[in-house]
Amino acid sequence: MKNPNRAFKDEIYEQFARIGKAVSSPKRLELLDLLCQGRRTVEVLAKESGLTVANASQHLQILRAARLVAAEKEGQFVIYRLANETVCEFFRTMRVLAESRLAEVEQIKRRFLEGREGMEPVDRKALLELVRKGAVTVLDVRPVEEYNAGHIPGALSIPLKNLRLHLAELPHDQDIVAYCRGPYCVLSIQAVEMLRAKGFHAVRLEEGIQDLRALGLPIAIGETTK
Amino acid sequence: MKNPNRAFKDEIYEQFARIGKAVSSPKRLELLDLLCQGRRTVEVLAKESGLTVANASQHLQILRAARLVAAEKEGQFVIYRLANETVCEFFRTMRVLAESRLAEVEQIKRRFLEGREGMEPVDRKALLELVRKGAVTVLDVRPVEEYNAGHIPGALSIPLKNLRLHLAELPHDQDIVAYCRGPYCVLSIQAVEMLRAKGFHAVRLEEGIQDLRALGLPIAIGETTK
DNA sequence: TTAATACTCAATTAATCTATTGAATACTTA
DNA sequence: TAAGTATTCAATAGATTAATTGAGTATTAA
Repeated sequence: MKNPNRAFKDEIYEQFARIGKAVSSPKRLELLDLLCQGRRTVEVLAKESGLTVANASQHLQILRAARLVAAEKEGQFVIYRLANETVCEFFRTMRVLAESRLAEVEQIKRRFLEGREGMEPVDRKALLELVRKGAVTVLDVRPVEEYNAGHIPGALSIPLKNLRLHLAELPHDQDIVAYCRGPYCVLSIQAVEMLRAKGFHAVRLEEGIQDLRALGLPIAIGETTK
Repeated sequence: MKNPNRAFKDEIYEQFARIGKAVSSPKRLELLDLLCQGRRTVEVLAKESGLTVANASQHLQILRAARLVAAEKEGQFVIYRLANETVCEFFRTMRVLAESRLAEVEQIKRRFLEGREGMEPVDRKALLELVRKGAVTVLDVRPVEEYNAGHIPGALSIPLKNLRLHLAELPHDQDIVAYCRGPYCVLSIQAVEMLRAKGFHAVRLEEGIQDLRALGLPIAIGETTK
């Protein structure tokens, strides 16, 4: 009477653990986080996560075996993407849980921002009110493809790489709010640093698109004429 | 310029992975699932999960190190509980993700229920409508403490252990709907089997209290006079 | 056809994790 | 105070995992 029940439970939890094992490695979590922003080739994922291509490929196959991501071959490239949006939601839940339960996360963040005065993220609510009123310029510094996949309505798309060349398009008489992939992406930090050095008044929005979507805020899709 | 950013990311994802590592073992997931139902001593957790006490204790400490559970000493017992309800929600998200992405889960479930005709769970919506009308008797077969922590309004509490002694309290002229901790708990299956053998018309509700709560249904708390 | 690019595979090593055992600690009751 | 119960600790062996390396396959471009 006990045995078949135990075997059943063991098998079921074994399956659940496949998901857990997939998200038990820091590098795989970083890959998942990147894939939350959109599809990517192995090489790009490897580069962005600081892995060798072979190593990234292996991690991606583990994620695929857990059915968290899927891959399609396009020409000579293999393009990985999240299996579905639920995976993104799951990753976010896990991230929020870590932020709320593990004090170390806040510590690491603080330590990283130390010495970069005023780089603390601004208040989201007040900010989005200003955005609605058009009282600030919102700047999306992610690569263009990510902007097209979803951005804050009215935001200007200038990837960090090109920022130096497009400074003329930005106003000196208005606040500039830069955002990127989320709290652990450094693109917006670098953007704000550069803008301040050039005399702009710039602040950083910590939330990424996934966060804003989860908060129920409207997200625009596709290109926008600047 | 690249180095400090990489170190920052490595540290952050390392923290996230603490959560992932904690939920990467089948036994720890089973312990978490049990704790979603309420606080328990090490010994009870060990017994219910089929672990030795020493082993259960070690797993619990790993869960505690990841801040998913907390422990309090009461007399000679150490009582473990979830750190907060977010953990329960996280576990549920993970479970739902596994169910939706891993076909094996459904297979294992089907195989287990094979040969137990009519044990397939009944339609939740139709059922809850009947419950509201009082057209069925709802039976909670979990231990009393778990019933008190939260149950379907109007449900009768008869733990599986005592069921044989309380058969007289159940109606022969009405459907009986038994439920327990959720889809992977076998208490309600055993209850339905026993009831059918005794000539009752019994069916099983697959959802547990956590599922019903997540669906936004009302949950009653505390004892109920039968 | 050849060379280059993008990715995967297989084998190795070092590190980490799991379950087991027996002993140690802490609290309660007799 | 002694005995019993509940839990944790420490040491171990076996299993699993991660990163590395070098080779292998598939596709594209020259």
